[in-house]
Amino acid sequence: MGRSPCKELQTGLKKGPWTNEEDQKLVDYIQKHGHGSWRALPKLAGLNRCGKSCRLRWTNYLRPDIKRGKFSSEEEQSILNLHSILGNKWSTIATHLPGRTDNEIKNFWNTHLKKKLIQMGIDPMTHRPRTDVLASLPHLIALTNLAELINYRQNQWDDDSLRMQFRQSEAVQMAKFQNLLLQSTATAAAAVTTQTGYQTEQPADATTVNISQDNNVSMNTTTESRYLPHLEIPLVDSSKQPFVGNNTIHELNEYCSGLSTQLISPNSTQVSVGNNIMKGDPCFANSADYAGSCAIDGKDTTTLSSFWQEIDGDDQFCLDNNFIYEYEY
DNA sequence: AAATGTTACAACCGCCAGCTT
DNA sequence: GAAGCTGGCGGTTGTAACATT
Repeated sequence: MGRSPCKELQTGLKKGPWTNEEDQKLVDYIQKHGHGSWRALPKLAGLNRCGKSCRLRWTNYLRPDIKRGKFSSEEEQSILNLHSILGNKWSTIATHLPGRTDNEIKNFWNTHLKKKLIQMGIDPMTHRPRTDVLASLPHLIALTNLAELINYRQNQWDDDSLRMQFRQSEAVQMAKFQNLLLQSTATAAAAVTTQTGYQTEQPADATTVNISQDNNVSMNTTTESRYLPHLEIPLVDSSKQPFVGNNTIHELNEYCSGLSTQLISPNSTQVSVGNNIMKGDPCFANSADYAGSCAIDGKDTTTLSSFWQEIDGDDQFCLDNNFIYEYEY
């Protein structure tokens, strides 16, 4: 439906980076007249750009309330918490970070946070420990087979020079396996620790493979002083009773606020009201919305979203498998 | 010093929802 | 109800800056 976006681009309008002069024209116009219709704006402002390009430039870069510079650790933590709940809803996340644009947050996520989580063995999409550590199992099996093969061939070969040649090639293989093991063990260590809570600045165990002069292969586990990056991952609070059974919206809300940084992360929030499944964001909204609070990161006290207004405070709810259901009588 | 690789981020693209005609 | 328009969103790309070889 509708036309293709920014059709004007096909008619010789400028693309690419904005010049200072263009920026100034855009800012001057909007400060005087407001943006009004974005489509009409470029012509009125004397810009050879499409309206969409002007809107993006303004909202992502020129707007006066934009906070520039590096993200603080508080902002970083907020993004992590919010992403664990909302997923790639960058614009929604941006509403909780004053002065930050959705584009900026998205870029920061893709270039920093995503990699950081992967390094820690956390799946950036689910915010849970990665399960692909199991994928390294075949390598471990192959390693065992290789050790057996080495012993077998050692008995077979008497020719010293031939054995030397073999050792060299196998040493390369071993080094590769060792590298693989180090990676998978770090992943597993991160996975284990994150299941029990926050893991920050704690040493990760590492398994090493030793190849002795006579090709004996041994594995031992050492505690290496390799520290994981400082990062707090929101997880289910194991010390807290699971939020199950019938609960009023007030109880649910209280539960949420009690979680502080350890908020249970619903990957997808759905509210079942009668036969209608409503998708939404139960923990975030404007303060004018439902009068209950849901603390995120121990600081950000937000309220339940607008669609919760529809729900009576004494309605019965059940949180099951990260979905919130309302009971109907 | 030059070539090559990597990172960061601004900007673009395609799609969609909501509104109007 | 269909078609068109607009603004918004999320994914992707292009490129400048920086790091490494």
